[in-house]
Amino acid sequence: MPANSSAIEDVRTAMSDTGQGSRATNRQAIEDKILKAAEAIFAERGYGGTTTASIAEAAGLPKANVHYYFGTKKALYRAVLDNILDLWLAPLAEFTEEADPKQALTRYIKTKIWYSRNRPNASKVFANEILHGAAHITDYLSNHLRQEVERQADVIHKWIAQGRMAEVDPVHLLFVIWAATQTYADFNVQVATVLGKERLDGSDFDDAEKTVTQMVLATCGLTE
Amino acid sequence: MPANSSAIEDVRTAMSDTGQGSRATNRQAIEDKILKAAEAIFAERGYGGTTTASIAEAAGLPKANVHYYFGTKKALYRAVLDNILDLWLAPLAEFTEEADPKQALTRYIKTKIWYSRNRPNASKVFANEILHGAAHITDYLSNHLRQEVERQADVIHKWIAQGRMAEVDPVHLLFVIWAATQTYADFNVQVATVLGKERLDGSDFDDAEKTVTQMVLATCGLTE
DNA sequence: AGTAACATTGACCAACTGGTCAAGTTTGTT
DNA sequence: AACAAACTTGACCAGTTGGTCAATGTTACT
Repeated sequence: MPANSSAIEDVRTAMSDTGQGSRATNRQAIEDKILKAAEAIFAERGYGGTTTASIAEAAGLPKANVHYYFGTKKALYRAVLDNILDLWLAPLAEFTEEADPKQALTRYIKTKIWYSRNRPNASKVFANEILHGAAHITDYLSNHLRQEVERQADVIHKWIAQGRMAEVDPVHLLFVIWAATQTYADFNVQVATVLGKERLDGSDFDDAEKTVTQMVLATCGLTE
Repeated sequence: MPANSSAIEDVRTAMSDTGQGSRATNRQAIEDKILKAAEAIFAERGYGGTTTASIAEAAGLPKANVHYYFGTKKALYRAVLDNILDLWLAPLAEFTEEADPKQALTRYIKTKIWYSRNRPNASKVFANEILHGAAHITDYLSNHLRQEVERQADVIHKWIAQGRMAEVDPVHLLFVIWAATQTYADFNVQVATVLGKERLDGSDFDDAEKTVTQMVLATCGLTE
């Protein structure tokens, strides 16, 4: 599902015979380690609740080292966020006028659920940012995301005009799909507890995907 | 929509002729003021990002006064949370075996959207708590909420068995309804920005309610 | 080998935070 | 009026936090 599955590959590829990577490669690896640790802790405790010391500890480095690579806490947070935004916008490309509505919607939901299952921390950091006013990503929301949604809505409108699906407000449809899929990452604790489980497993995400898909297809009149 | 619309009424009712309330009444008023300020700031900045000084300032009181009434920051946070939980569980009572599925679902969605519009801060504090692991409300989730959802799911299963609605996983249906309605409070900044607005107004919430209702009824085969 | 850029880190600090407290004021009761 | 309980608040404090820095390695390049 992910385009570039991991940076570890690149690291290994560039390793010299000493068992150490080149300087640039090594730097990449360390930055990735810090970013990963930061994402987990920002997701767990929010921006204000996170200390740079705890990120350093999670990354297995002295605190001063974290500051050496990312400068300030805010800069590190932005770096984490930037990584996520790229990830978030990509799947929307699913929708084109030529595509089959049923297939496009089904695949989009599948992808979104996949992210909820495999990148819950990314989803949580993003959710947290928006929840608290999205001060760091207003540009992303009002430019990139908004344009992409408009493009999407156009496509869906055309599908409707061509009689290929029922009439639904395309933008609100997207809001609901986002909410319904991301809730299995952001609120996974609640979902798991209500289901009487310690944590969600594969079958839970399958059930979620099934229900959300069923709902969206029914809404769009795409069930046979 | 709200059962007891505001505490201000009670305050005024109990006012003495001096223009001051009784001691107990006054205490109520001050605690309410602090709770309201705290809810707004916890919603905006999260638990870790909130300072007791900022709550005090928002409530128009010295910081020591806030501590006099609520002791610790955590105790104040719990008080805010407790207020919200009551609010959150109540609307689920909509579902009973005798009720009409279409009407019950429609009204439930209407109520949830009403809360998103009128109590966004409550929704955000709740969202924030779950997002970060729900450490303060595990008891609520695994007892009250879980039981209530189970009761609900039973009712919906009966509706399905009686052929009064289509077959849908009742619990996941609830998850999606929660997500879809609460997103208009928790993510209102994102929704507004994508819609090209400064903030959401009445018609946006009407659109949201319409879309979510349309989706749920279509899913349950309740559209004529 | 020499050296300049890069990387690592313990020790440190100023700012801020939650929380306390003692000294005072107001309120209700007798 | 007298007194105790409840309330108010400026001043204070110990602990924590983001961030700095100088001293000390380590790499890469000539």
